[in-house]
Amino acid sequence: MSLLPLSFYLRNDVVEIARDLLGKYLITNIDGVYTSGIITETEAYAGISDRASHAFNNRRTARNEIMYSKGGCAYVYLCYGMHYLFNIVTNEIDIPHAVLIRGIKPVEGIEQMKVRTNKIHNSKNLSNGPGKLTKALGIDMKQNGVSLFNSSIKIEDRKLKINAKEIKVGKRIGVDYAKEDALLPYRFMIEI
DNA sequence: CGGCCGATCCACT
DNA sequence: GTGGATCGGCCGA
Repeated sequence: MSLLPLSFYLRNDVVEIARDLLGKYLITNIDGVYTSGIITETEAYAGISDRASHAFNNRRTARNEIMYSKGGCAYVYLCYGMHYLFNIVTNEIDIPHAVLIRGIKPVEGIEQMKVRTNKIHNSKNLSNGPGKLTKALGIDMKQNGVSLFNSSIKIEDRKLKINAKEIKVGKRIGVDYAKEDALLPYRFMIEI
């Protein structure tokens, strides 16, 4: 198994990390169910200077506290009162960078993902969206703050090659309130 | 303490 | 393309 090393998450450039996460495997083992998928869409949230980030202007609350911990752990929060969104915390302690995982392609445990998402029949669109993939993978607030090295969630590099030219770049979704920062090219996608 | 609204998704039209 | 679901965080009074 080739777990991504801690050094991967401690780098300064969270935008680069978001790009590099494409093609990596997100794996969960929650409630006795093993599921995995290839990361196909990410967004970078660049800390205290990024108006779209929960940690903009060094805002520090019970909700986003985990963003200020050392990279390599999960930041999960409830969005719109009904969806759990999964982020990977990056950079050193007290630097609140994070990467939102917006899409995965299911690989292992697909039948269980269908059950979790109430999609017994159409196996398509199980996990193409930040709220949907957490449901498919079984992620909820219990995983907020967990390490990606010794717990129910991990990221592996299985040496899937992603060519730079396959990567689509765009602005982030749902962050119009962030004014000029809403236009930053911090969203990355691949078609698999 | 009240009210607004969000890093979304789905069912409808 | 639009609106409803649904609730915790956040801000202002």
